[in-house]
Amino acid sequence: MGRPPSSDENGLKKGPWTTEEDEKLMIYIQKHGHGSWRALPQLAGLNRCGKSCRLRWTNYLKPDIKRGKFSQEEEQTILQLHTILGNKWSAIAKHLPGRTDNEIKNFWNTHLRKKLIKMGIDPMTHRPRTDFFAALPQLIALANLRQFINQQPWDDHTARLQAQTAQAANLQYVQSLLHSAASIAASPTTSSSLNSLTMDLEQISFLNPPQMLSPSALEGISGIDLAGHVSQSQMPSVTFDHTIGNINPGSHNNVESSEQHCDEGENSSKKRLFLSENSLPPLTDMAASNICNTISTSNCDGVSSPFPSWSEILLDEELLSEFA
DNA sequence: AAACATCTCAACCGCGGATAT
DNA sequence: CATATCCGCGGTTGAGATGTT
Repeated sequence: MGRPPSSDENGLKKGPWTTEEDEKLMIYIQKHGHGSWRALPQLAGLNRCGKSCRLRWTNYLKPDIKRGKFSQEEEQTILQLHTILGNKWSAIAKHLPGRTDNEIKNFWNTHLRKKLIKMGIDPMTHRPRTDFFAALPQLIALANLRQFINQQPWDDHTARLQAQTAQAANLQYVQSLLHSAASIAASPTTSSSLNSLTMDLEQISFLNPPQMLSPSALEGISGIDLAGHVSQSQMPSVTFDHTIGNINPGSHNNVESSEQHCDEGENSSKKRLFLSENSLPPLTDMAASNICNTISTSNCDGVSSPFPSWSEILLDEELLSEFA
């Protein structure tokens, strides 16, 4: 039953196309149209499968294909359409004359996705990221900054100012996480609980101005457990894990420096499994143990770190850009 | 200059829906 | 209706290009 079996495709050529093959395909399609892709290779005198011919034509040889860099307008269009359509590259391509789905897909994966991640935006949801990894580069920079400050011979007044600034920025960071989470949370009940949580945090900050907002301070606040997770059903993870902080303080590199610190001795391909922008963890709850495993196993067994805990690190955009 | 790491993108693979028999 | 193939799509790969040490 069904269609007659297709001819044997064994021995068909794969890999990059030669100029001769391109010419054969071009000439045939311009003369006859592509018709059945399955039958085309034989008719055109090509030792390729139909699929390969179709791909070569649609992604490279088609005369109306626009090549070269994507314009700012095209970039915006892709971003907007991706918000609506997701990874429906062919659907997105229909709105960008001359661009193929493959080209758009590649552009997304190599440029736009990374750009969004650097901006702290989750490329899949197009919303601000609220997980630990989104803030990691900033946190590392701030750890360096903090160590630098600690090494300076400050007077008492400067030290007080430092503590207050740290407190304020720390609060600002926590609040930004919570507001991001609130914007994501769909249900009114979740939003209201977030609001009350934010208010709780504000009260703490005013009652204890010179102190850092420590995990123990968070303990007992509605919705946050001892491990530092916002207890949740549908809320994104907001983690204040105080067991993490063993980042190499001498490093002025980005995420990858800590990555190398984590798994010395591993080969490079394995390293790329960690923290690379292509393998970021999901936005859903990030278990503290996973973070420990990724960043540093040494801190998970209770060994105290000489460096600041994440919950103590402050965050300020201007400072970040200077010290990153 | 060499070695190594990272990036880019053309091409491949596998899956699922559409279609032919 | 069942089965086999075609076609298009999205994810992934890997060779070459480029950048960094």
